Amino acid sequence: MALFVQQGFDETTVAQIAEAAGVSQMTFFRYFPTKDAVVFDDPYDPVIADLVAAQDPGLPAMERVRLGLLGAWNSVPDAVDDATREKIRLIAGHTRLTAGIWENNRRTEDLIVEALTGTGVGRVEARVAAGACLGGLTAALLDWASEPDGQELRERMSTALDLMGESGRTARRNR
Amino acid sequence: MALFVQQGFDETTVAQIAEAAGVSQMTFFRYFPTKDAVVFDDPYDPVIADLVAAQDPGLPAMERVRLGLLGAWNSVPDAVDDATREKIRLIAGHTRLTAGIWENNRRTEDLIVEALTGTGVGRVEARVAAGACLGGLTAALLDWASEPDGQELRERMSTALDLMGESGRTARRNR
DNA sequence: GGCGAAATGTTAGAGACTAACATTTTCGCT
DNA sequence: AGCGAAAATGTTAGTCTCTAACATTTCGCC
Repeated sequence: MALFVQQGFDETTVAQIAEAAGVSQMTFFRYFPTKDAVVFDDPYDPVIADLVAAQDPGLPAMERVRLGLLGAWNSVPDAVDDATREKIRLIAGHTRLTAGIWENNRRTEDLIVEALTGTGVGRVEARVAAGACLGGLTAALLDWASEPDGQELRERMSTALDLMGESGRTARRNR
Repeated sequence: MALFVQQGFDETTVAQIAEAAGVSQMTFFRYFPTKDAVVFDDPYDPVIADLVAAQDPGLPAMERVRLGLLGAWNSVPDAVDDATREKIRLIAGHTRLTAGIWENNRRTEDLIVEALTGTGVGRVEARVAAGACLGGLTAALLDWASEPDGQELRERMSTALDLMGESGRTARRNR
């Protein structure tokens, strides 16, 4: 990560990383399947799925996902640490890495869909709800990384989820 | 594309593609920046931005994007042709290519954001609305490609956009 | 100390992509 | 037709990520 930040992601070769770590290139690839993988490691998925599943089944799918995600972000104890912040910024400034976020989101999406369909929601509806919420959330995350405005990340995530919901709809109604 | 479908994306080398096309490998890369680029070529973006900009500015951002996209899909004359269908299926069956969709979506997202902020919507709100709608739409597209249920693509896109809107919310309310 | 297993290393190679430079093809113009 | 400039294509050599096969070292445990 230090090398990436110093000289950029593309400009850093695996050989350099390996040398800095005092191991051979081969060893690097035994710990990280790809060079990209160094930057991606989120273990939050299961919490999210549980919280989505716990929402009132009477609500529309979109709303259940939204509230589940809101709960998940509020359950993250304190502010995001600097290392994470750096990672997100690195990703946001790199087109291919940004796209790579979606390889992670896909796993989250699948779990959410599973949680929803398990309680009677249709497959398509579940996919759309999960995709939309994750899409809005990711957009907010990337915006936060590239145009810092002092807002805390968790607060930003809340704002985003609100904007996708009823309150976001009514907020602008009488402008 | 024929080669990709026959033997898979990863299993097809650009040397093979070049040979099949009767050109050198170098020439291939002069026409396509990457091997992935063969699969990605959507020129629909400008239409979308225009239609989003044309929505009633009194509506919330999320709604304007939703309706704009709905209009865009309805303006695509007739059903998607087989070649496109094949491309989508190819992408949907390949993790890295699926993530690659978002390199395209990002461009679309930027245009939508531009259209919205140009009419007074806040930056974050615009990003979230665009990200959410594109997220839901893409999820529906990928689901359509991997689990065919006879529904036409355009119809599927309409369904998806409805689910993200007011109607999607009320539809399930009295179940 | 010694044995088996896990971790690490070496070497060779495939495949995507780039850069520099040479060659051919195309095309407007006389 | 024929000339010359510009565009398209080719050749070669190289970098970098990632893989496979196999050798070597290190470590925990008896």
